[in-house]
Amino acid sequence: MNYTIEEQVALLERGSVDVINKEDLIAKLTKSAATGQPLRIKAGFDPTAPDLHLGHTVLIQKLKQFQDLGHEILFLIGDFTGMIGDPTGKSKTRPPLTKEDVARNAETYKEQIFKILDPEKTKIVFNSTWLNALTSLDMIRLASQLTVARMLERDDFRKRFEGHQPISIHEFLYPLIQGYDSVALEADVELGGTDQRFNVLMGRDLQRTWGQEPQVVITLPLLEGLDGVNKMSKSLGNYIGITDEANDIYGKILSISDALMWRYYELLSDLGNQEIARLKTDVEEGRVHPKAAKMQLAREITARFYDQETAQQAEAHFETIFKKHDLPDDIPEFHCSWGEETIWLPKLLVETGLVKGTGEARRMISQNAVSLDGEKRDDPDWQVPVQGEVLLKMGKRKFCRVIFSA
RNA sequence: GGAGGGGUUCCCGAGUGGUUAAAGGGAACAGACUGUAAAUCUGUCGGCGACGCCUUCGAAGGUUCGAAUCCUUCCCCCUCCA
Repeated sequence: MNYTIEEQVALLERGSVDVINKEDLIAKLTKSAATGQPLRIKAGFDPTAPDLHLGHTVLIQKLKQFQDLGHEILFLIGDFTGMIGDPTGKSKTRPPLTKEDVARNAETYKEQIFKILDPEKTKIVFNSTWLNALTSLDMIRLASQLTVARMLERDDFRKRFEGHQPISIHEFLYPLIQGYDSVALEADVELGGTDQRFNVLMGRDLQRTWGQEPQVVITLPLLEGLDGVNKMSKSLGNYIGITDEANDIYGKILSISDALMWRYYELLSDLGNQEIARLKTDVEEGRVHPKAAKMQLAREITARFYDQETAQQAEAHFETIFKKHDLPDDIPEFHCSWGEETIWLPKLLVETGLVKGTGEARRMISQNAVSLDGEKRDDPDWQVPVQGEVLLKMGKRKFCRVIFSA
């Protein structure tokens, strides 16, 4: 890892929306290199149940870049702030979490983030540690650091205020407390999503007040989901969960658009800037097929959450089904003992669980989506002879081997 | 405490007595095309062995030959004023 300061900055800047500010970052990196003292990199996370998807890992990847450059990662779990409820966006009041909830969620976090970060070099901290110690007086003094007018600079507050939407007082405390976390941790750098810009900037102000050198703020964009338009989110169903099966992770990445692939490279890949630039040029100039580039990405991401070998297997699996138009290895089997000579095809589809009801089955059949032993069947009234076994295929990727028994 | 707005099929959102299983869009699924791409085009999109039957429009009752549409009560959400 022998990057020049310039190269380090370029890497850390990659994919980010803001770096506030770059001069400070250069200064801090230079100083760190000179003294051998690692920088303290802070990133805060909700203590709510973490079911992380690739979108969340954008931030974690950036932490990893810092980590690989030798800096210290402070993975902050906002167990105290979680009780206030982040007003950012339109999140509603959350039910308070118990200690047990937080502890359990923290464990889940660890399991997931340590697939990316090195546990030896990552410090997990809870903000209740220092925030519980604050008295009411401390809290009010903290609140005095900021004016309402300043608070209303924040976009979502301003819009709500101007739009005559309610804003609760406690919502004003959230940015302050998040900023205070930076003071308590003496953070050199804080990472956050773009939606956190105001909050993370607050850290700089408060650190100045406490006589500390203000942290550098790096904001990262929300990763686009598989559709390439909306942000990746579970509720939109356009996500890749980091606990998804290897075959799914691989397959989903290969299904994204070519344009989106570069975005994913930028935000998710461990490759250096130059390597990505070279790959992109190769694709643009026809030396590398875009699909090959996408496969490389899919392998990298899959291997991150599993291992190299599993990623290879996922790729082989993928190729088997889709490229060679061959059958996958793991076709589910369905043992069927039907008391008659034949079975109505839609009925069979329902029995195997390939469809929810005969209505859907009829639809699939009439849409030419169903084949038996490789032969298309478009007659919804077809009676399947009950004997031996038959390979059922519906759509492109749903298979079932039906084994009839007396 | 007072005033107002709203709850429709997965989501958004039309529909204010009958031709409404309910417009339109999105999502999803299937087919064509391909690199399982993306984009595009086409079709489907409550359930049912199905040219008919059954269940849906916050909940429960009622009016009517007939209700998502009218009446009554209840539940829930939102905004404004205080």
